[in-house]
Amino acid sequence: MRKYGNGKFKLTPQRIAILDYLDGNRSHPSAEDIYKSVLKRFPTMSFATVYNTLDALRKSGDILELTIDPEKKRFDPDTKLHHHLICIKCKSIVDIHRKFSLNITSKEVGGFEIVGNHIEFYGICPKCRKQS
Amino acid sequence: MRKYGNGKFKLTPQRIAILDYLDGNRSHPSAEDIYKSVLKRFPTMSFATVYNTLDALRKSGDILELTIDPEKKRFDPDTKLHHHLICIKCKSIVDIHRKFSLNITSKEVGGFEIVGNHIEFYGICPKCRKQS
DNA sequence: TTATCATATTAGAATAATTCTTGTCAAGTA
DNA sequence: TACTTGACAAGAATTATTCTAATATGATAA
Repeated sequence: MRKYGNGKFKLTPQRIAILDYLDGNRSHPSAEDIYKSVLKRFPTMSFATVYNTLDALRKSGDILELTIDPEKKRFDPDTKLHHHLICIKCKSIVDIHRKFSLNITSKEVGGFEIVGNHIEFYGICPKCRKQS
Repeated sequence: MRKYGNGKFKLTPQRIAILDYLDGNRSHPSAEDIYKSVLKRFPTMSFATVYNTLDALRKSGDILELTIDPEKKRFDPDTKLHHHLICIKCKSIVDIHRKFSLNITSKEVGGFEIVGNHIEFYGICPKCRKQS
């Protein structure tokens, strides 16, 4: 498993279970998804622990918090720069690992100091296309 | 004022007040922003009316619901294709009215039918740059 | 190994945004 | 005028998330 937490990140069984679930996970799970999954191994697991752990991981830069879904936050253990393709019907999300050149002029940014970008592609996934 | 609602959208005084507030508004207001503003003219205004009106306008395609802000939804009366530049400190949002060519191959989209895209540029706004 | 200490865990309460419910009201229409 | 439809308002309900306070535990140093 990949290394998480920079330095003072205490590895508890609960956290290991959360990390196990996140590691390599491409489903962009919500806090509830994570909670439900980890609950199987830790019946006493609390939502607070999930949120605390996710917050610690976010602060150490080990996961990203996605604001793509209006209903809830989703989390992504892939912190390499990438973009997302979102199904507007079932809200599934897939990664687009590619760079796009977005040349934006200093005039356009109006004094902002640009630090990053993120592209959301909207579409209808194969499964949902079949159903309609 | 611009025309809102496609057909059967009953123009009531409350709705007109909401539309007045939205019309040409570039601040990407939240439901609360709208509520607070309209409350001045309509002290009996209910949150439900704000949400109902916003929902009707969204369904008729007259406004966009932005999921940029993890705390709350924001609304944008500008439905022309455009992108956003977001200050990571104060969360202010400004529009980028320009097309970017995002050529994405059918292989990359894995069977998705693409219907649109949206670019979020992240940065630090002039005001926040001064403060730090 | 054991004692200590900072930090993690837990349950549940609190909060905040949003949605739902229900009764009332008003505009338009037969 | 009576009817119908949809809008309004108030507040309850819901959902995601954060906070609180008491307890437990992992990491470290003796």
